[in-house]
Amino acid sequence: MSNNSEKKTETNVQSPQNEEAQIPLAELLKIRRDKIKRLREQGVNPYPYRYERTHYIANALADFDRLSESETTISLAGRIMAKRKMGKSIFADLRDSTGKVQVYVKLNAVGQEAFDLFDSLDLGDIIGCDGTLFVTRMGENTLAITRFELLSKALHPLPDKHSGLKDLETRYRRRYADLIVNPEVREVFRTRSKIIQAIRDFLNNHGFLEVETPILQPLYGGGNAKPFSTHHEKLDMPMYLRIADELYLKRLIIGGYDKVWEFCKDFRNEGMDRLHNPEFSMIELYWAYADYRDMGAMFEEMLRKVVLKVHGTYSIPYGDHQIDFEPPFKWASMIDSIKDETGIDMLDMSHEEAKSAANQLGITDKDKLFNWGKCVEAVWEAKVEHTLIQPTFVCDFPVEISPLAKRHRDNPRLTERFELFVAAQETCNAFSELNDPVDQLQRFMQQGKALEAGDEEAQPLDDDFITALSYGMPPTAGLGFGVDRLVMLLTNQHSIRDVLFFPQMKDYKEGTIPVSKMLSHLIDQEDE
RNA sequence: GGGGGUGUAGCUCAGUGGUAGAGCACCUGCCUUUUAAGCAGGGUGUCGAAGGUUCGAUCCCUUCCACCCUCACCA
Repeated sequence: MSNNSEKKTETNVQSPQNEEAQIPLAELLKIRRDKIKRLREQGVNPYPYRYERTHYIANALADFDRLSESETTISLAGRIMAKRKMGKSIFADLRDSTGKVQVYVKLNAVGQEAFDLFDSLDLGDIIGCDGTLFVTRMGENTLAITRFELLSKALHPLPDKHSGLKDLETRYRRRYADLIVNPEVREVFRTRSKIIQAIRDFLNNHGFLEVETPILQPLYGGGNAKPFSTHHEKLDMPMYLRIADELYLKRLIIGGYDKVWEFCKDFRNEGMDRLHNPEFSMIELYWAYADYRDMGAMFEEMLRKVVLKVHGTYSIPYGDHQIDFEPPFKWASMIDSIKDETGIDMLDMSHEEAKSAANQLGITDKDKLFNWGKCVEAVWEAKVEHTLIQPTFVCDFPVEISPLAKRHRDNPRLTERFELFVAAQETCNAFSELNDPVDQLQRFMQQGKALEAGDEEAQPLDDDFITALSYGMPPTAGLGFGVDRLVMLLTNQHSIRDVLFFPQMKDYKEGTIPVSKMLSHLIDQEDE
């Protein structure tokens, strides 16, 4: 066994030159590497330091008539995305962060040396160019170059200029390449930024203080999830990456701030799929002296403003649906909406009655039916959830499934809690927060038992948090929502990976030779 | 974790039990307002990895890896 593998290694080691010489990418890299060497010999620095540009492309085009009539010399900088040579003149497409423009180089306008340099440029190279704007015979607004400069030589070829980069794995692993060639991807992330900015503006304008709390924590909590564990060397203690912000933000409410919020990067050591990345973003906010109804009204207003700011309309597409964010959103209690869908009123049922009601609807999984609240949830999920396409506040969840929410003031079986559903997906989770330290301690103890029993997602007892609560926390409404999921909804993206620049990927890829290895081999050859 | 699918050139994709194909990109020519520029020539490949079947495997079989979809749990 070990003999075999050693033999294989030997043969691999013996023929690396031959093997790599046969790799076409290495060949392409070598061609460009040779170009760089030639440039340096001519005294051209392929990686200079700065370029003084006068216009972004979009601005230059917006002011085209004036700039072209006055023959103003302007300076643009960007990446070459296409090149068309026509004998002694060359056209190229130059792109910067704002747009694209055609540039034009003519032999007798720039001289032989500069013309040859431009001729040798590759797609992907970054240049700066000075010139004047004019319209070609074919009617295209174009920059006639009077002078240009190579600003950065690209070694790696760009993906296909027409079909772009489609392979999902490559797009996620090499997001920069995806962004270079796929404009719609650039747009999704611009929208993401806009959404977050709109939320930040809204909260700051409503008197919420943006705060920061620890990501690296001695104890995790505020949700049910398995954490990432690490270790602090000097303190010699275990540490965790946070799974939620809740407990720290509540400490700030106790400390006397009335309205706080945080943009939180959270980490959960769980499975990954279309809706889950191990690292994700949440926004949590806490509002003292308010209850969950106040919070619902504010969240509705926030969403309304964000949608309008980002899309300019309340009606946006998502998958097969057209979602209308025109307020007011519908409120439907869990119990009532079950009644509406099935005719069954579960409010005053015993556990046994609820279970048989669920059974009659075809729900038999015992784990989902082990108390009244779970039965209500199971029936609701089976019969109601998928119908909630338009924005709907689902409220008043059973107490058994809402361990962090205050009991409902009108019915102790329920809690003051809501989730907003859009396109049958949960968009936020909010409650009138539990502020009775004894009640909180008891719920921690229950979680502790679950933890001991092997539930890796149960919350450990946080003594310090109980201490904090015992100083007295005002009545408070709290709300949290997944930023990535909201961005998915507002940009019509199917997967969380399409709204994260760098989604988590397994880092092993068999059979691929890294560019760095090809390059070091190239350098070795040059040294010989 | 269960089920289904994909993996061939830098990119997008065809294809076959018997020496591997196209378009774009790239290289060499020609062309001074082109524009998915055009014309002529050039293929640069561990057909995801490792085994197996076979005279012969990129193709068939097994295992593995990565990615996608889907179901169950979580935001």
